[in-house]
Amino acid sequence: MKHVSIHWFRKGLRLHDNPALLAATTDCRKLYPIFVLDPWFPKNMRVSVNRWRFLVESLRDLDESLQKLNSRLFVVRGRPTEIFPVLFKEWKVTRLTFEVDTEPYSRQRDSEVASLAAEHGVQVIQKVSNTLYDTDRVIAENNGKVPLTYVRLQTLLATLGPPKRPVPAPTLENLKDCCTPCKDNHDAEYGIPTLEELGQDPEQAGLRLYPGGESEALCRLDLHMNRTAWVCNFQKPQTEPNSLNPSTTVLSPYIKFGCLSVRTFWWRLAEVYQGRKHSNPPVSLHGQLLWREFFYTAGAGIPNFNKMEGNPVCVQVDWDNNPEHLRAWSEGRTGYPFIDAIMAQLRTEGWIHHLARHAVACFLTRGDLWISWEQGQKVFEELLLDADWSLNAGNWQWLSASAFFHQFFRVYSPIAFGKKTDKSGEYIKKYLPFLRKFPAEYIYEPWKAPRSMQEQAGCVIGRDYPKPIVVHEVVSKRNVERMKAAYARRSSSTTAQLEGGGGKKGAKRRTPAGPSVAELLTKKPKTKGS
DNA sequence: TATAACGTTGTTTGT
DNA sequence: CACAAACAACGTTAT
Repeated sequence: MKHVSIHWFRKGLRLHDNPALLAATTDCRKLYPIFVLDPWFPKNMRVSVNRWRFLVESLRDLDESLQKLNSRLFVVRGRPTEIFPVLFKEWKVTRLTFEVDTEPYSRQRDSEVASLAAEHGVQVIQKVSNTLYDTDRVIAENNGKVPLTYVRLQTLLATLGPPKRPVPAPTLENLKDCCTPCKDNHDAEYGIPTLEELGQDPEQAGLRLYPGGESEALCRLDLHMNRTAWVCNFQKPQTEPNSLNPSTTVLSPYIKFGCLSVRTFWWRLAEVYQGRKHSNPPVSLHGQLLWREFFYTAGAGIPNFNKMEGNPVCVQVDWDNNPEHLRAWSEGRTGYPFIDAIMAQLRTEGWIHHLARHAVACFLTRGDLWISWEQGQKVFEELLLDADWSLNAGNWQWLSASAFFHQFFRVYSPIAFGKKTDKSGEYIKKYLPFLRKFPAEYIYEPWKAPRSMQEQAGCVIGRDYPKPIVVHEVVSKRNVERMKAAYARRSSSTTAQLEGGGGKKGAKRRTPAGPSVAELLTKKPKTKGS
């Protein structure tokens, strides 16, 4: 008895290395590849028109690729829990396949759908292919604890061996006994949405620098993998955050949507490395994929990972509530050209270099504005093409020195950092063209230019471009002290625990309902006698 | 148990 | 220009 299969695309918008899709096609007489437009998403999170466009393009590419296999993509509108029972009955479905997704929202959704499937007698097949390894397996290998350092993760992965090889894309041969029943009005009922349908104004979209889709992803991958020497020498910290063209691959949006499989990427890199001297993790391209794995594992295993409160690995900090500063930062009006240029690139193009993210994240949080990393996380989540839940939360905690990274006295200078790789400020001039007439000497700090020069440049600071909203030299020093205090509160409360009470007075207050959780995750709570 | 070494990607000053 | 030291100093982990 052959199956009627639904393959449910969510992330993993690709045909290559898609084990769940392959599982759907085996012993299959009818195949329904679907994508669910879940109204929860537009209601609960802001998504830039640029990212909507990327999604639409990815779906279009997927549909075109499926058509070459005599199939089609069905875009179904509705909440998964509501539409699946309908589809199960209407199509007489016997099997549902999808890729494992470790995000909390997805887990909840998928377990609900899985029980609905069980009620309808539908077999469910879930496959791991969004990460290099099964995150649960990695955590199990670490005795049920989430690895909190990169080195620790590397050790664990070494014992597990290399990631699985990618599986081939389905072929016409795979599908020869299997059809996708399409009605004449397929596009009217199940067509790819337009931006208008998604409530977006296409006019608002920026330049189409990174078109979505698997075809584009594989093309881009080939392009970079052919640069053998560049791949072998790649060291992330040495790449430039403010080059006029990206100094890295910009494969991240494709990986986020699953247009490119990380396993395919990993093994292609292994081929390039083969027999050649090459860089290594954490700085190599392999290393970058392991960073993704690191944060995915953390996101899968740590409760409340995208929040400070209730997050056992996150330092509790008394961040300021300053909506004006937050808005100035997110709209690129801080008065620091390097910061504002980065935010302008983010808003218009949807991608900024990793180190540029460092600079603006440090500025928003521990460096200058002392605003919660959760606020920055929200802005990135809206604007980044590659916004990925675990990576976004993990990196914001890293940069704000809330978790994983603790050397909070290392503060990025909004003036000096960019100068290292772009002395004359070409990057600033590109994204803040109204500053283009300032000489290199003043481009990173135009408020220091004499008034006459500002007038000559056609941009008077305080009138045409804001004065700095904070004085970096002053606030960064004060913030290091505030960070020190936050860490001291944390360690004194843990010391108090280990000492069995006592501790330093006044310090214990800070911890509402359970610093002990942090203990459990970070340290082994020593069963101490006496 | 104390101590040293280490940590993808700091800045400034001095040689 | 490249590189090193001083700055002030965190948590985690190995010894």
